[in-house]
Amino acid sequence: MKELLYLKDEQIKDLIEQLFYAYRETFADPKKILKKHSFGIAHQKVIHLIERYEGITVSGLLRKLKITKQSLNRVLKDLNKNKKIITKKGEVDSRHKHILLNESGKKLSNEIFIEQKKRIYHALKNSNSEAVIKFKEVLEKIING
Amino acid sequence: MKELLYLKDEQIKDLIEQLFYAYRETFADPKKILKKHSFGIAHQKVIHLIERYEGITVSGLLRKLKITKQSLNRVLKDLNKNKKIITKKGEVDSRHKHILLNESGKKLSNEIFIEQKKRIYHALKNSNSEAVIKFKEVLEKIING
DNA sequence: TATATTATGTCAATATAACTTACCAATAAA
DNA sequence: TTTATTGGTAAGTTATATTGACATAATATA
Repeated sequence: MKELLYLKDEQIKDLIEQLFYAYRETFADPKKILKKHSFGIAHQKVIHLIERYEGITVSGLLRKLKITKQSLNRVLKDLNKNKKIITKKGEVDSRHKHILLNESGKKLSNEIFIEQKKRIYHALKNSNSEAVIKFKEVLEKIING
Repeated sequence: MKELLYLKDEQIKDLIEQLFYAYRETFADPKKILKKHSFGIAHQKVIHLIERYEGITVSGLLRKLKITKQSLNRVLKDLNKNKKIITKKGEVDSRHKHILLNESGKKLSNEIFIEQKKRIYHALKNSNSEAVIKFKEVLEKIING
């Protein structure tokens, strides 16, 4: 490895640490809202994914979350019990169960997002479009190894 | 809020999601090494902080980790039992307990870092110094709200 | 000096989110 | 028809964190 000045170990350690803080703070913001519904961060993540990928299947969620289906099932049961989601049997493949937010779920999803949005928006509002794109690119590269 | 094109809700939701994936993957990389010592992600974070902030106190760790001292104490006990850390009473304020890695702890810390470094280094090696600085700046802004 | 605050440690109980192992049924694909 | 996929579930366990209470020692402050 050619040692680049700006990629010294200390810089990388800094980034690892900041990645942790940024993740933690961003996902802590909607805590109060979630607590009102007796939901936690696990529910938050599932709600986020169902909102973004409407009709996502159980196995689709498992692939994105990288948790076991037993673990996911607990969350889905809670969301069901509290009437936040509806499910639809797959038309092409009836083994698939597609999951969607109902009106109550969409409302909650939006409340959660408003809290999370503040932090990100504030961090990026003074950046130009190029910087934002660059930021996303780096994140993607980190994710994809 | 003036609506900037590149800061549409969908973009922000994307970023939130990617922040989660990037954090998860980065902190999952050293799993095998940690498991060899029966350590988990909590130990990993504490080791990271003790390495970076040599002589950090218990309350210093608490402030950075934002967990309870009962929770931190479990981790510190494990690290102590496995002879990875040493502690020194504060010279100025003897209530303070300064924590440091011993040789074995430093070795482990380095093994962990090597695993985490790969991902970050690979993601950034084709970026220029300006992009890396920008990336850090945005992370900092996210952290500091 | 007397009192308050800080730093650390500990006990006990609980909560959250995840795990392992195992098994089952329905459906689809090879 | 065999095999793989999708989803569900039962039972027990682990990892990480919480709340609340209490204790000790040391420092800071009135």
